[in-house]
Amino acid sequence: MKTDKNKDNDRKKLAQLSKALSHPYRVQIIEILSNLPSDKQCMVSSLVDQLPIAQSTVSQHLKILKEAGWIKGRIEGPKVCYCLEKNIFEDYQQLIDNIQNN
Amino acid sequence: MKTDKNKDNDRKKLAQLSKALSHPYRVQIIEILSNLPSDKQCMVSSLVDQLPIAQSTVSQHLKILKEAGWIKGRIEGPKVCYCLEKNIFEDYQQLIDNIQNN
DNA sequence: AATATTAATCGTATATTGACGATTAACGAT
DNA sequence: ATCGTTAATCGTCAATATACGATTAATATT
Repeated sequence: MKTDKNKDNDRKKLAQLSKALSHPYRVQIIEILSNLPSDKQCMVSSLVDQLPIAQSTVSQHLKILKEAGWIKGRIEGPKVCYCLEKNIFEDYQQLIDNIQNN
Repeated sequence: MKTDKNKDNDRKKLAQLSKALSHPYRVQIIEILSNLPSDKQCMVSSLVDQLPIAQSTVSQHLKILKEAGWIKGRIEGPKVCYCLEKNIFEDYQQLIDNIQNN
């Protein structure tokens, strides 16, 4: 049985994840990361190459996705390699399912 | 096979639906509407009673949800009754599934 | 016709977002 | 130690979002 406070937290978390997904370029970043072959890199410069926006703007979008919990970054020398947070799609789906049945 | 333009549209649509879901009160509105017993009303004044914000602000949130495609309103005399757009959760899930497997 | 109820819209103020170029920081290679 | 590469952060500007009270519009009731 969930308390009102728990429900509030779930709503806030769902809103937060949704907000991170609320920009087409950020959707595209998630799309790119979730379709990476396991042997390829996902460094920022590669994302910058695939998006029609400045490097600083890509970094900004990555920060938003990271803070919301969609992705994480691993430092590799001077590069940073991003990948999806484990089970994040399942977690997101769970939050959506929860609001559908009280 | 999807064209780049189709993919762009899907990203835009997913971003749009996500943006509408990106505020806790709007999540709560969706939650209320999806948990309505079939015999109960869902008029705006009822939503206003359940949310700690002004009537005008509730209307604004409803407009955002309606324009994004989450809900629709039916006029009943001086009242307006809102409900979820049919299959919207399934549609949303479909868009998310699509970005997961190219 | 006058009044009450309901909900949308308007006007406004403040906060947040999204974009950019410039700068900084961290590391590798020379 | 210097230079080049990579990515984060800073500062800024314009646009959008969020909240409110006041007003308007539409209908029901008296």
